[in-house]
Amino acid sequence: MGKDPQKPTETELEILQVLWQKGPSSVREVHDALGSNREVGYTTTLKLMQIMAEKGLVCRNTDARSHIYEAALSEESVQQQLLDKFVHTAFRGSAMNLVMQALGQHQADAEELARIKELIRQIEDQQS
Amino acid sequence: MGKDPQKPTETELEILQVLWQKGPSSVREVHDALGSNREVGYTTTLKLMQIMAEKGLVCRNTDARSHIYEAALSEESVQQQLLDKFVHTAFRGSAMNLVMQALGQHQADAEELARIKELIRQIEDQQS
DNA sequence: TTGCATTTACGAAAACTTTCGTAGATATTT
DNA sequence: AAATATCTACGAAAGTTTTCGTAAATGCAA
Repeated sequence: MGKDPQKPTETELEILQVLWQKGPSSVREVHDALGSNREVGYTTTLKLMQIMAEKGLVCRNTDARSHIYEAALSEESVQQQLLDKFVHTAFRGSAMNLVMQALGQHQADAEELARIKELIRQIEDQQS
Repeated sequence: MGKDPQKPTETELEILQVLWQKGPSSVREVHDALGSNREVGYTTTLKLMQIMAEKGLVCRNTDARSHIYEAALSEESVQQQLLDKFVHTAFRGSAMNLVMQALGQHQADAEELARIKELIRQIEDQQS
């Protein structure tokens, strides 16, 4: 049988991001939104989204002539899925190494640091 | 022209991890090390590593009959490169969102949390 | 109505990645 | 030396992802 929730490919992820950002959209809207990043024909975007519908990555409403697509999964759940895999393949399973490296390069501002510290506090509370 | 430093594919990354872990190695050693994870023929691993040499992902010493391969880039630099891309494609560029999710799921132990707090302290010091 | 634009559906080409079979060279064993 | 094993090189098959051309349907405008 197929895999669990079907991991989106690179390109599919770009489309999902548009859908998460703008909500339910037509192929035309998604294609225009991608516009600057990727220079491909309209039917390419269409085909991609049709495949995504088959895979269950998106749902679509075909009532109107112009079908309306919507992400089938929340952004968070997909991020979590990709993160799990990424930690495993790129950081040998060490989420902490990833966190350290991400923190190190990104130069978080004070407010972001505060949120992280708060999160750490919560984790510590749970553990004690 | 080619791309920047050539992003390794999924499979290439597995090979690089062996090289990082065990240091300079022959194809045979890498192939055996992969062994349990991926069940493929010897020549498959060989071919992959030859391609990686062409791409500049690995260097090789061909003095002996059995060539010795070595990762061309440090693990950290490749992780950084992949992380940059991953943050962009999966987290819309927000490294902090990634950090939060990674922290949230992974259940760090006390020592890891301590190291992160220390890192945060350093960043805060720099900023003030 | 006729012609033009937009859309979906479909299939296949192109590009990229992974896999392996085979041949030839070099070493090892008997 | 002869047989056997191991290694590289090479090319091509198989698998996956991305791209697009073309046709048919639908809507819109002249």
